[in-house]
Amino acid sequence: MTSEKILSAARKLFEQKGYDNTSVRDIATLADVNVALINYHFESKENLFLAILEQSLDATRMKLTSINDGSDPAEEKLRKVVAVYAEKVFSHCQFYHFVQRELQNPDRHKLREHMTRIVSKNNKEFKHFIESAQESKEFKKDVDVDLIIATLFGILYQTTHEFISKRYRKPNEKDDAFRARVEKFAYELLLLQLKK
Amino acid sequence: MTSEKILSAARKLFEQKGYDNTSVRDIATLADVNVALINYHFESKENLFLAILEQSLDATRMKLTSINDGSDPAEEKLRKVVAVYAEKVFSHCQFYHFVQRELQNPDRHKLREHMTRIVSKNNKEFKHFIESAQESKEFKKDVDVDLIIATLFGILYQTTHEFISKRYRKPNEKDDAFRARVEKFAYELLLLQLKK
DNA sequence: GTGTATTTTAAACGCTTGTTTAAAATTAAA
DNA sequence: TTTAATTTTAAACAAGCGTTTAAAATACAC
Repeated sequence: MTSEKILSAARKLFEQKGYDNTSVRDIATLADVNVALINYHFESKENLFLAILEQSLDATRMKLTSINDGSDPAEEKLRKVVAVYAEKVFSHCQFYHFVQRELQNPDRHKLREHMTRIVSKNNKEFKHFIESAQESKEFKKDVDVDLIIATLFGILYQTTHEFISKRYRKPNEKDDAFRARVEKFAYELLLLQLKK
Repeated sequence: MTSEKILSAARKLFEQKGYDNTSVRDIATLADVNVALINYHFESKENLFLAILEQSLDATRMKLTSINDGSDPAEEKLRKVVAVYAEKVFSHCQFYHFVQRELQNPDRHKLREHMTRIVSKNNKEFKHFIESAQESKEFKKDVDVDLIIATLFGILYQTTHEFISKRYRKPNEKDDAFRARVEKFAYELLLLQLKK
C-alpha cells in the first residue's frame, strides 16, 4: 500500500518535472507518507526511479512483441508500432524526454547503465520488426534501419516539446488532433522510406 | 578578462553537463576565479546561462540569414541549412539537448520565457527559407512545413544522444563518418518531402 | 496476552547549492 | 600622492537536497 502510493506519486512527479527537479520530499508530500519511507521501501531515490522506468518500458515491450507476433501485413504492423510509441511519448512526454536526456549525462554512471539496458531491449524489438518485414520482402532492403528508427523517435520527441508543440501546432489545434497529425505524418514518412 | 574566462568555462561546462549539473563553483574552478565573481559580473547563474545561449543562437541565425540571402537554388540552400544545424547539434549536443529539455520545464518560468524568445527567432528564419522556396515554386506547397522542420531537429537530436549514437552507429564508425551519414540521410529525407 | 518483527514517525545529519557580505587588493583619476 | 571607484577575496548565509537514526506505533505469531 505505501509502496504503491509512493510509486504512483513518484511516477506523476518524475513525468511532470524530471528527476532532478523532483525531490523525495515532493514525492512524500504527494503520496501523503513520511519522507523516510521512501528510503525504507526503495533504499534510494535512484532505485525508486529505476523501478518506475522498468515498469513502464516492460509494458511497452509487451505491446511491441504482441504486434510483432500478430499476422497483420507489415504496413499495418508499422501503423500500430507508430501508434504505440506515439501514445507512450505523447502521454508521458516529460518523463521520456527526461529519460532521453539523463541517458547522456556522463555523471550518473549507475543510473545510466541500468537505463540503457532496459531501453535497448525495447529498441531491439523494434529493429526486429523491421528486419523481419524486410526478410518477408514487404519492406525495402537498402534502407538505413537505425536512422529510420531514430527518425520516428526524433519526430515524436521533437513535437512533444511543449514550446515546440505550440510552435508546430496549427492555430487552435487540439491536443488529440495534433497528436493524430503527428502520428499520420510519421507513419507516412516511415512508410515512404520502407515500402517497396 | 574575468568575464571572458567565466563565459568560456561556463559554456564548456553547460555543454558537457547541462544547467542543473553545473554548479557555479564548478565554473569558478575551471575559470580559475573566485566564486563570487560570477554573481558580481553576471548577477546570477541564470543570467550567465542566457548570455551564453544568446551568443550561440545569434551566430546560428546569422549563418541561416546569409544562406537565405544567397543565390543558390533551393536544393543547395537546404543542404547548407542542414549542414549548419548538424554542425551546431553535433558539436554541442549536450548543450542543445539541455536547451530543449529546459524549455519544457514548467518551473523555471523566467529562464524558459527568455529562451523561447531567442530560439523562436531562429526557427522563424528556417521556416522563412522553406516558404520562399515554395513561392519560387522550387518546393512543393502541400507539405506540413512545421512537421518537416521538427523532423530535421528530431533526427539530429535523436542521433546525437550518446547512448543512441552508439546504438545507431555502424560498428567501428568514426564520429565524423556518423555525422556525415546522418547529415546525408536527413538532407535526402527532407528533399524527398519537399522537392516537386 | 506476551514477545518479536515490521512499519511509521519526527528529527537531525552532512552535504551542496546559489548568493551575499564586508574587508582587502587593485586600478584609475586628480 | 591622495582619493575615489572598481575588482577580487574569504567567509558566511540561508535553503534545499538525499539519507540516517532512534524511538514510537502497529502488525503478527505463538
